[in-house]
Amino acid sequence: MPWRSDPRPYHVWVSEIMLQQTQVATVLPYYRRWMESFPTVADLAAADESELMRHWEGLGYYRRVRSMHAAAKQIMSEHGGEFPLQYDQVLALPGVGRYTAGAVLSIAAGAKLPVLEGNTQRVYSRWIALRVPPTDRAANKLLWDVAARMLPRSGSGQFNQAAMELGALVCLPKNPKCDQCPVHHHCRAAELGLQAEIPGKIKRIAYEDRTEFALILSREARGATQYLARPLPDGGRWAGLWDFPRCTEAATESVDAAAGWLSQQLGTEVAAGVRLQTLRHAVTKFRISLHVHQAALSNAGVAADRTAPAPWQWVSLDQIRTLPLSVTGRKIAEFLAADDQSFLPLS
DNA sequence: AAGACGGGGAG
DNA sequence: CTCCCAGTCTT
Repeated sequence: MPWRSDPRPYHVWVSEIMLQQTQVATVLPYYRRWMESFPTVADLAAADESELMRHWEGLGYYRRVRSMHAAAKQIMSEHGGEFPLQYDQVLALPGVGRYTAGAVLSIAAGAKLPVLEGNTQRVYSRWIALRVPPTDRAANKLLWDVAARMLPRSGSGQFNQAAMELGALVCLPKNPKCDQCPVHHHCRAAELGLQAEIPGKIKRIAYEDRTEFALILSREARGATQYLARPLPDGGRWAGLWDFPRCTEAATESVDAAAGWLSQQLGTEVAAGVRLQTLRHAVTKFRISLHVHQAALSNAGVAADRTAPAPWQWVSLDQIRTLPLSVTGRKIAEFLAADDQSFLPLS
């Protein structure tokens, strides 16, 4: 892992934020690109948010990148641009919780601090044959305690990484490779033959099927086709990313309802047109069928000369493609780009 | 204590 | 399909 070769606090911090709820293999290309563009805390602090989001596009949990940006500014103003090495100060950085603070300081500074995340939760649950789900309040406290008592006199960073890697490669959620485990003789669950039952089931939020619509509005301006788009508002899904017109707040029953929603947004009547494509995707608890429709402003001649009401904007496809988009937004943009090339004469 | 927040890897 | 991922923050 690239952050292991030069484990400066900044490197480890960036890697740990990227690794939150994200597998190592997914993170690797993102980490490399990030370090090429933002090699220091100062570079990160000075960067445009949109540029950061563009680097994060596809990784998910976009609040992580905005928190990191804020944290970098905090490091510049409160710590003279030097990543803090005091636990309380690290924990005070936005987006840094107990896990990340412990990981950064143990790995980058040799601090004797425990970590507890998906892997070590499972490893230590089996280690002590913990029967209750690790997310249970008392169980979670106990596991943190085990993680702390496990730590060697020195080399906590290496130990923590080894414990996580044991979970990722050997002590698997299903069919753990106990025969290959270097410590299975000390494992209480293995001794009792309870590897399959531990850790206990974690309650999951039920999936919800949902239909949504994206409405593609275009106009000709300055010899190029422009599309209506907007940055998504703070606090919700994909905050800070750009999107084609789409109601992300609630399910939409029909394309006409979607057009009605957009009409309200714009203060101009919108008519839905033909379906261009349908994308299936899952986001948090929703499994979404996203129908992408052509749409038009009912009084296109008037509206075409006006600027769209904020936050909506008319943007050329080339511009859109430089902006940070959700994965579905990116798919729609690529679809339109291909469509643009093959059917240019039609519109 | 529970829910929101993304997207993909792996079986 | 389902489960899970080097979690954090807000109700």
